[in-house]
Amino acid sequence: MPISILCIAGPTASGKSSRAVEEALARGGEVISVDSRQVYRGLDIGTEKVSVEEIRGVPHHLIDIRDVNEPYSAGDFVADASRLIEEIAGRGKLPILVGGTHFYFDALLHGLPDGTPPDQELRRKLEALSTEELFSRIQAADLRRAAELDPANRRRLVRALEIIATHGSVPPRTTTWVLPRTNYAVEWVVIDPPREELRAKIDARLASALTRGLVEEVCRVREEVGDKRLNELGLEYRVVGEYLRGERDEASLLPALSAKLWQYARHQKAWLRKLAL
RNA sequence: GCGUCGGUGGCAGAGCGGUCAAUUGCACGAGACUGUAAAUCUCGCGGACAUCGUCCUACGUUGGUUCGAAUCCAACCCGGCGCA
Repeated sequence: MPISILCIAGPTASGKSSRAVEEALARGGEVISVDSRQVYRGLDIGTEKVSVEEIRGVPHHLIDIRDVNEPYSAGDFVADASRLIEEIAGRGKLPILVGGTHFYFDALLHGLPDGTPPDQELRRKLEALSTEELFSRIQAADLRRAAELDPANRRRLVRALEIIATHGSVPPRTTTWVLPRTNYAVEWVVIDPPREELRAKIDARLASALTRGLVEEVCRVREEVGDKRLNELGLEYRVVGEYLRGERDEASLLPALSAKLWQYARHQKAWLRKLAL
């Protein structure tokens, strides 16, 4: 008997969060955030976290569960989310997954190789190899996977070899060495506003973020974690960081953020075509 | 007004007689996506046509030199700087 879950997906600024609260209130649910950055404490304005007022008493999970310096990955999400889904369903409530990190949906619904967490030392060694060498090593171990991979995408190549190091090959997603092992009865809500409307929403929200103190927030986070980590925290933190370091002038800040957010939204829209099939 | 440097595709900025529809970056468009995912990677990006490819219109404007010009010359227009 699969557990029923509601999945709400859509590009940034499309109104996913408020829709989730509405659904939760109407159907008796709890919200699980599907967002790779809202897990971090202190990233509030830049990640557009929902406020206490917006939540309207609905429990929200997987927000503010990590310190900014701690890693969090798709594997952590699959483990956390599948646990929470069971707990929420056990309480007789509807688990509602909402968020913009569509890869996390993909990982939860289609699985990740079991027992293959990041191995920093191995990654360091592999990073030193040429792209051709990485690819030929994958070909030697797993022709099937090699055919799927982009031979130029080093990050994926390294990860494939990381999986190969423990499993010998990269498992197809239908096998049993893939997590999670639970199947869900998924109901999708896909929010995909028309182009011009979304663009306007993104810019309006960006303007609001700036007046709410986005730059100040990035400043605080930067002091805490340094420039290297700051760049890993997403486009707002990276772009505003460039400004704080004097690498870009104030006039270019807003146009750059707007353009990057739009690129991000387009990227998300590409996932929607794939996920909600 | 004189001198000087410059005006190139949406922007920035290469090219400086042919191999240039024009390097590159940004922006833009499309796509991939098996634990860094707001990451990483791929492709396209003057126009028209049926793939290689062909044909148009293009490098401020107008003329000129040349077999051939974004590239050389002249005048003009516009901009930066210097001197007045």
